[in-house]
Amino acid sequence: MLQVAFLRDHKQDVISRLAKRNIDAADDINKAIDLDEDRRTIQTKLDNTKAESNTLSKEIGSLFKAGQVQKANVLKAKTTELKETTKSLEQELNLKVEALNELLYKIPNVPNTIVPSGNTDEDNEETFREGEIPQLYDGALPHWELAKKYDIIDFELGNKITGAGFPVYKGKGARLQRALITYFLDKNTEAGYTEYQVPHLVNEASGFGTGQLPDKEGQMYHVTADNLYLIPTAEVPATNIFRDTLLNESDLPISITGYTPCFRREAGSYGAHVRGLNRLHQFDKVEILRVEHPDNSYKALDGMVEHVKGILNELKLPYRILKLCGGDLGFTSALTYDFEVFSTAQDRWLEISSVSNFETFQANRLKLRFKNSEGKNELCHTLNGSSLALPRVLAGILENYQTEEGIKVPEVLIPYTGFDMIS
RNA sequence: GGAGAAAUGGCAGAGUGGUCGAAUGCACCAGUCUUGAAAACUGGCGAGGGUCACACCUCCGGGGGUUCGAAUCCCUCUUUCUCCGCCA
Repeated sequence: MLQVAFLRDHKQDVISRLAKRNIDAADDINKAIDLDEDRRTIQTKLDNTKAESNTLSKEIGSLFKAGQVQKANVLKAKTTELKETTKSLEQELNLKVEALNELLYKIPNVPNTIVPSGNTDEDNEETFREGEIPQLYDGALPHWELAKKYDIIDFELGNKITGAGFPVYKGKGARLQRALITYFLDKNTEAGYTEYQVPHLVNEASGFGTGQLPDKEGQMYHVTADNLYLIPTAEVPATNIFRDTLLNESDLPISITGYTPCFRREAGSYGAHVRGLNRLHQFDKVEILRVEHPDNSYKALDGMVEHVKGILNELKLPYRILKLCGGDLGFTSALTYDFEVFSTAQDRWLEISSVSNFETFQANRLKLRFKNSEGKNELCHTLNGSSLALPRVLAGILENYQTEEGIKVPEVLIPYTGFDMIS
């Protein structure tokens, strides 16, 4: 969420930049500023009332000690009114705070100035392209056919055990996926990211901290008996490591990576585009996450993009990078680069990574701060990205590396798989 | 799952109704002494809101209550520890 003080000080700028998301936030922002004004007025009144009763209480205390019970009782009577005032002011204050928060939760992050305007994913700006699109043999298959042909992923079995969107990986398919996970984690730790293993279920406070709650609970599986949520991404537990944290400036930057399964309800989407591995209820992902000094976060974002590029270059997959336009930008992000791998057999681009700078948007909600050189507490910037989402990378490999003899294993993965061909 | 104990500043640890935002020790910062360091001594040292700066308000695991007044009493939740049970 944005800070009210920031809205107040940069109102016009915020409104015009939010317009890139095709939203007119002027009303909400004005309301928020007004509510904050009211809130502070009430707060001051409340503080003064409390100060008064504190003073009285102290006097009563010393009168009792001095044995002047009658005088004390006179003062006691006086406090009754103050108590009532306090109570009603508190109620008023709560109403204002709730109304203010409700508004602030609704306002998305302010896009960076370099975010292109646009409405849909068609308006995203391609900034980079690498890798050759392979010429496949006649009769090349989409990955769900390949999965069946070589018996490496069983979608029907998943249907039986759980339901649609929960595939079962078998034999070399399972091994290839595990190889990719290990390979990604190795690349990330080599680049200075510390590997973490985090819980796969989170509590309400964590879901709130990263913004899935209160509005997007439909995205997550909810374990009602214990009021826990299955994570939709490692971002949730990994970012909440830093909830309510005050860091030293010298602790920054923090770079962590972790592998987790991800669970998404993704209700109501079926069809060709979600076939096979394209869209699942459970999938694996390796995530990278950084906590940065505000002065350094965009440099860090570039570094993350370069890092993911390095991995895709090594895998020799054809990919492109898109700078997301305002209309396609995630709610919490200020700037996002998407990576897409070209799936030759499906003849389409598949999103495999999304790298974002959230600036202070998450940190504000998380209360993630550092003590700056002036000794003041300042919000950190948070960033994260996938490196990478497994199913679509797997799909890309199966489809782009297929030959008539079988599916070749990318060279960098052979040490991890122990085989060089799926046939 | 059952029984019991506990949760206080960076850490340790006092505090059971009123000058307690909280003793003391360690750690940390500054200074004195010293060629330098250590030791010793002196001073400072939690967080959030608010203010130009003060004042002032809030915070002793979370939430609620009793009271003129709560770290202290009551209710509730969470977590930790000990013992028993179960278990990869």
